[in-house]
Amino acid sequence: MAPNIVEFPLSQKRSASAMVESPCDDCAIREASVCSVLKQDELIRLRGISTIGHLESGGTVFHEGDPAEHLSNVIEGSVKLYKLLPDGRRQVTGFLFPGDFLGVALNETYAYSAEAMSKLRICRFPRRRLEGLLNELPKLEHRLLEVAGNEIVAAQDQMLLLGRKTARERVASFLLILRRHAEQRRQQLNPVDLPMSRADIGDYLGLTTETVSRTFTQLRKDGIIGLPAQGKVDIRRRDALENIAEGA
Amino acid sequence: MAPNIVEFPLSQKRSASAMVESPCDDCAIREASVCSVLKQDELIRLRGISTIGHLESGGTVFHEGDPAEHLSNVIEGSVKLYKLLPDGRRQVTGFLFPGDFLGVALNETYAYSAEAMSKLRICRFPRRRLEGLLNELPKLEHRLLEVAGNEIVAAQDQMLLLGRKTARERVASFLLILRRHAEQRRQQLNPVDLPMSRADIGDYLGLTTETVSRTFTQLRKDGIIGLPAQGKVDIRRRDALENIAEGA
DNA sequence: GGCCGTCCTTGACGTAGATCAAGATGCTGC
DNA sequence: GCAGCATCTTGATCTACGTCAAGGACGGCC
Repeated sequence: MAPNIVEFPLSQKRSASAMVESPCDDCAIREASVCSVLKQDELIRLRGISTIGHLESGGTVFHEGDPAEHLSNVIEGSVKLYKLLPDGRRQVTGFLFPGDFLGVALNETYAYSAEAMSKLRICRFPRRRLEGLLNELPKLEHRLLEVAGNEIVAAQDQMLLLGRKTARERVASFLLILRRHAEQRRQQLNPVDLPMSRADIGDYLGLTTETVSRTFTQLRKDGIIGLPAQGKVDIRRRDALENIAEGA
Repeated sequence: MAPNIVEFPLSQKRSASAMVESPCDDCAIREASVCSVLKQDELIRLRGISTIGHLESGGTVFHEGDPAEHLSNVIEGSVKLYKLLPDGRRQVTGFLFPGDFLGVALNETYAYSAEAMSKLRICRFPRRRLEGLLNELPKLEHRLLEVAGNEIVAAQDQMLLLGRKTARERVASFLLILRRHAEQRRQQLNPVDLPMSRADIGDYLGLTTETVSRTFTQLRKDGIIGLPAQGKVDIRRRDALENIAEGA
């Protein structure tokens, strides 16, 4: 059984001055995250309110409905976000990877649950203190608005997918999203990494595990993708995927 | 045939000083819109870059893919936002009403089309100039981040609806959304106004016109709603709707 | 290196909602 | 008041995907 309780041993003290070395200096995702817009002195201020959190795979970062106390940057590992209906039906609303920001929608409570899909390391900011800092770091606020805008655009694409695309179109779209993300992160493109289960993919695409599986094999038989190993997809004919994804 | 070309006779000159009376003073939606966070002198600066646009019902404000030149506040009338697949399948991603902000997702091109559902009046801001102003009006930027956050939360609810809810649950959720909006706008609650066609509702909920219609009649026969007239829905048993919407 | 649990795949069948096809209703303009 | 067109409703049928049910394959652990 996966641990359901958040455990965050702090690897860093609250007071910035108590730290010998800045954890930001060798932060692998500094340039890929919202932090990239800050200058050294601004970064120090942000660092002043940050703590590092660790979580095992399967652990829950927070639950839908919990008071929203922290926003975070994903440093290492990946996260799935989801909403549940009372009877257990689940909709995955997104997957996060290193450099992604968790919690742009600053509300009093979390609107979704967040669960680690692998060993996870995040950089956490108390919401109220970050909100205060935003007044003094307009560049950060500007960047967050940009991030929020991107998230809205992605959400609208997802609505089109969920409301109007067929299973085959959904899976094709999903593979292309993954590929695009891998590209942005300068990860290997072929085969592309697929760190989530068929069930997670299904809950993201509004399909069942079985339909996802069937659609993968169908695409494989059509020579469009290869399935070399668990958690890997080889994109053989990207053009074909693009066509399918757009319903052409 | 509805006009497909945007026509924006300016009712106001570019130069703010040229205006005798401030159009903001008697703006009906000032307190309900993003402008509410601004003080008088700040409002004057924002007004300096704004123009008023008019559009007939059915007119297109902009098309998906057009260069994003303006953001707007809806002053009067209502708007539907939608995305199309090449073969004509349509997903309505949202409906806007007076006081709503059009275009938080500040990108180079519009990610969706916007069409007037009734005679429309909007207050438009050139994107680049607004972006420039944001540096000087941090309160406005803060407010936009808030608006964007709300939009993300709503989008995630919609993903749950589109990915996992049944037709009956979708329609019930939709009616409750409408009711909530009417409440916020202090409009009449019973019967609630339904300014969009069955086809628009279907494209918003990922259903066909026929299924929407059938579901409405089913809810009526169950005594949960009444359909007193075209474009009106009487919510008879709100609790029942809430239960259905949550899948209980 | 073999055992066990989880995840994935495949098959047979069922069903919610789509599609196709008429009507009914209601608004618009004369 | 009525012709004409939109929109909405209702019915009959079809189908993509879900559900239920077995296997099969991987990978983690001793």
